[in-house]
Amino acid sequence: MKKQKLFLSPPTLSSPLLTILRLISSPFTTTSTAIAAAIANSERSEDDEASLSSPLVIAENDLLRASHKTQHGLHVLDLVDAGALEPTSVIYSSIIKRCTQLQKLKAGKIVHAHFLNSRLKGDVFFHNSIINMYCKCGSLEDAHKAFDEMPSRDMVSWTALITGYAQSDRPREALELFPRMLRLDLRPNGFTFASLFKACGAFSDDETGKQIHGVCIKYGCDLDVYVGSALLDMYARHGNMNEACLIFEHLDSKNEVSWNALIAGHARKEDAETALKLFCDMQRNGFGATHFTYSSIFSACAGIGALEQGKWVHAHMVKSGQKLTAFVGNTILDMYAKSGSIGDARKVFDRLDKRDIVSWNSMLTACAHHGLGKEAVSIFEEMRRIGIQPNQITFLCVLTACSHGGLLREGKHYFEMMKKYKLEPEVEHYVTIVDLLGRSGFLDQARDFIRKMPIEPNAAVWGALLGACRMHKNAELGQYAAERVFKLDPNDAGPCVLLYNIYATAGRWNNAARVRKMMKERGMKKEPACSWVELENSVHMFVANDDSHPEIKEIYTMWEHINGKIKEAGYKPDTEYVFLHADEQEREAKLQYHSEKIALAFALTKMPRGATIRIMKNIRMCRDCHSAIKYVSKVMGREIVVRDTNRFHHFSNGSCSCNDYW
DNA sequence: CTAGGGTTAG
Repeated sequence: MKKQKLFLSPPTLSSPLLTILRLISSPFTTTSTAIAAAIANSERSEDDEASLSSPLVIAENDLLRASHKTQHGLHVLDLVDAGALEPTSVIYSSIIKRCTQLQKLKAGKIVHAHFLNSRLKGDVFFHNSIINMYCKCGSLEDAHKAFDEMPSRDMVSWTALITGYAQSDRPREALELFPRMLRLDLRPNGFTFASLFKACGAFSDDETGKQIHGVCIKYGCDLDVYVGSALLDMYARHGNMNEACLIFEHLDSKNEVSWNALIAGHARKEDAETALKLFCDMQRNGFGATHFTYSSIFSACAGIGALEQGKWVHAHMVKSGQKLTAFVGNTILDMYAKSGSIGDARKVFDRLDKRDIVSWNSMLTACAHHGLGKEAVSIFEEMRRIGIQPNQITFLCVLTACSHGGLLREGKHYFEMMKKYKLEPEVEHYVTIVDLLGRSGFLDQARDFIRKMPIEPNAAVWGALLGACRMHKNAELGQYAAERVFKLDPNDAGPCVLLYNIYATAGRWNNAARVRKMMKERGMKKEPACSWVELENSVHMFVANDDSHPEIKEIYTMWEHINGKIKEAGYKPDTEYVFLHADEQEREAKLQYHSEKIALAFALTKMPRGATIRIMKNIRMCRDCHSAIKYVSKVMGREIVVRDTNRFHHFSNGSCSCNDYW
């Protein structure tokens, strides 16, 4: 055989890129086809480099002939170069397949280049696997180039590229290809549509998806499970659950994936009730819950803080013998943390065999939400000690934890530390520092910090300063910050309410009135406040001043009783923030029926003595409710946990875990 | 040779 010249420099010898041949003494009988098959069938391993070694059998003599010996073995292409193997398309094709499986872009490129330098032609199948290899290895640029340069393209070539863009979160480019493909009279199939719908799911609007849905029906592909799951997932992502359910009902056959897509859709909408119902239906229909199912369900429970239901599903999973992977474990951890059970969250974290970066970030977030600054710091230090690389989110979590825990020095220190990890702080990181300085009362420092920012401050940055101004009752700086927020984000009612409160507190009623007028003119509305509690596997929701609950009389009676008792104990209604220009009595009346108070009264009429009461709320708690609940925890001898949009408050014996700092 | 579903921040 004639020795060929390598057209690229051979791979680094210390790190063999492709199949490694192991030295064992048995006769050399391997034909190129057998080798190729062995390469393709060699087992996958979790360890990247080791997995490249394949159990090829080759005689010592032939290896010696093949001269490019390395510490670990030989590169199969070196064998080709050395003339020990006759290169065929089958060999190239098998190696490309292997590179695809192992996501080895560099190796794939070398093989591709090597092939192009050979005299072999390669059919459309081969070129399609090249496109696929580049797509799966994450280089869409190379994939597109190979697509452009191949001798001729069929429907699969187009589909492979569309799929590549769809899977790489580049939906525009995926969809652009579709009409071009149709113009060439190529018939799309289910593979094509599945990828197109995945791409459409990334858009905020429905239109393109609906149009392609029509085309799909025309080609008779819409009842296929793959296409159907992609379709229903797309509608679910656009929030159209009715259409998603309809498609699900009409599927020819259902499988785990279609069930999971539907459940995930409801979970995304925080509709834990429907998600849980489907979870049961799925199993009644003979489909076992998978890791996908469990993650969606836990995340739905986390969304509304449904601790009891989350616990039930956790038990279900343990009984079913499912292995606890990091992915699902992270969602369980998050579920416990967001349901107020920080202790259970920590237990799950400690029991995870393999933690990934999300596990660490989730645990840090849990600490941040519960005001456990010191714990967050120690977890972060543990992470560094054992050499886990923090990412941008990690820093955001630990900075937030410092901010909520009042750890000023540590927060500044970690912000500086980002550089050491070669992470550029993003605007969100600046927000946490403004928040940290502002909460600690260093308002001027916070303002100077914003001035010196190397990137343009956004509404969130000024919003953090505004929040701090409200906390520390600084009307001048508050007004300054608010003006900037209004410019950058004119439609958010939140900052207006903050500024109104600042003026109201300062007794500047004229200014306050102007803010109200502005809100009216712009048609801005406060989000209606609501609170909910979980009771025996169902969730009870309350809106302020709403008396639609069937037991509302008992609830109000209970609140009157509580109100009397806490007043005796020293509670004074804090009316200064009430969004109403009214006399004292009216203002007090308005406060009485804040939704968390109603929810608390309800829980007190229903929950057994000694049971912790957990209340969730869709906006931040007001100062008056915070003060009232502190008294309730003392007078009634109850542990009360309240989750607002910002964090958790654990009330016990008259005080709160946030130390009135939130 | 080409396809669908799940987690962390603000």
